[in-house]
Amino acid sequence: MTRQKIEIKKIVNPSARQVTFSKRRRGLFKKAQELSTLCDAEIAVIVFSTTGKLFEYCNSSVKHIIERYHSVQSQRAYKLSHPSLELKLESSTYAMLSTEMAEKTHELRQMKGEDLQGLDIEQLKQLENALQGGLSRVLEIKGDRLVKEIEALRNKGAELMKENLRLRKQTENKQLQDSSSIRPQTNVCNETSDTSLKLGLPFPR
Amino acid sequence: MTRQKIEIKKIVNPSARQVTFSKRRRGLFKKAQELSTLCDAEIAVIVFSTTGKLFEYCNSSVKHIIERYHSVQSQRAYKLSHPSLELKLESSTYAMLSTEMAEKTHELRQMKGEDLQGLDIEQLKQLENALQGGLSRVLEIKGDRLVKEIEALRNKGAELMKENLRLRKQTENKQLQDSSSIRPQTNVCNETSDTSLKLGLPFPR
DNA sequence: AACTATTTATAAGA
DNA sequence: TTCTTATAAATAGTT
Repeated sequence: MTRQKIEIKKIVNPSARQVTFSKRRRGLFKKAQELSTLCDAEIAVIVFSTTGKLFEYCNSSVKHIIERYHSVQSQRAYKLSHPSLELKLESSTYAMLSTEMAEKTHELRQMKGEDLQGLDIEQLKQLENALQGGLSRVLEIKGDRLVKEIEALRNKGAELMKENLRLRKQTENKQLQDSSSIRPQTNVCNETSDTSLKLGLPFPR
Repeated sequence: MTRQKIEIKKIVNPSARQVTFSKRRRGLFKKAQELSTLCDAEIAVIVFSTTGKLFEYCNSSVKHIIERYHSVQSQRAYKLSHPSLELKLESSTYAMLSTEMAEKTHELRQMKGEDLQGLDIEQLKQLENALQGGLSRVLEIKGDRLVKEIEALRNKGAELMKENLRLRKQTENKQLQDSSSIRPQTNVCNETSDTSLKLGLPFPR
């Protein structure tokens, strides 16, 4: 692409081909690096030379990208509603996932108080700390939620009280207009809390 | 690289980043294509955008190249004296495992008090119950362990006491046999608790 | 998506 | 392989 424009077809001269291969491979990897940096993309470039030699560029890990690729492809396959497609995966990936799954499952079981017999006191302490931590966070969030709930109910109650009052006045007026008998209206509403308590729906959603 | 030179670092403006991503991705794939043609190389380029979308270039088949890549890598591993198992797995299994992993990870995070904002009160209650249950089991087991620990220490102490007593008697006997001067042996051992406290190693293993 | 001023990549030569 | 350099190609900013 300089000194002279070249046609894009296989270079016959092997040494010239080798030289071009080195130069352009570097260029390609550089472009890949720039793209990944500029656009925050995850990129893998895998190159096999004519001689079978492997060259690779990756901004993260080729293995990771291949896994991600497989994951996307398997999901695509799944979406094409072909659960019986025979896409293959390397066993190491499966083994790794299985191991992680087993670990997570075990950790979960232990956090739920199962499979504890093998632990020593130090490990039990750590588990206790994790649980205490989790529990206090949960209680905190739950407290927030309850407070909000109560507030909402109070507001609703207050509104209903207001509405109630308005309606009562309306009724009184009407009765006065209609004149005839005058009965004093008592025991219509006692307290705010009373109204709130009748609202039902303690925890929406 | 024109109009104005740019620095190779993440483009902050998202739309500008998207435009550059498209342009340069094309450029990268073109370069890859040229290299593969000119030098008769086998090339795969796998790109994940920030948004997780997959783009790929390959002069043959990505699958084939990945297999070739794995084969080379496993040969490398083999050279490091690791017999390479080439067991394969159906993709659906992998997808399933991935999903399960994600779920378990999330559940664990929530048990540790993270990612709680999306939960409603009922869910928080359930989480709290799980944590309380786990915690009480942990405390129970921990209690057992501590009791056993104490028992073990007591036993050890008692044994040492016995041994101590035996040795003292032996010494007394020897001294009596050696006759000569008779000094009363006092303050050799006061109490059981004393011995226990000197045992060290509060929690073995 | 198209244009274009520049920068970057690189073919050929050393 | 590396350096040089003339030129082709890619592309940042603009429209």
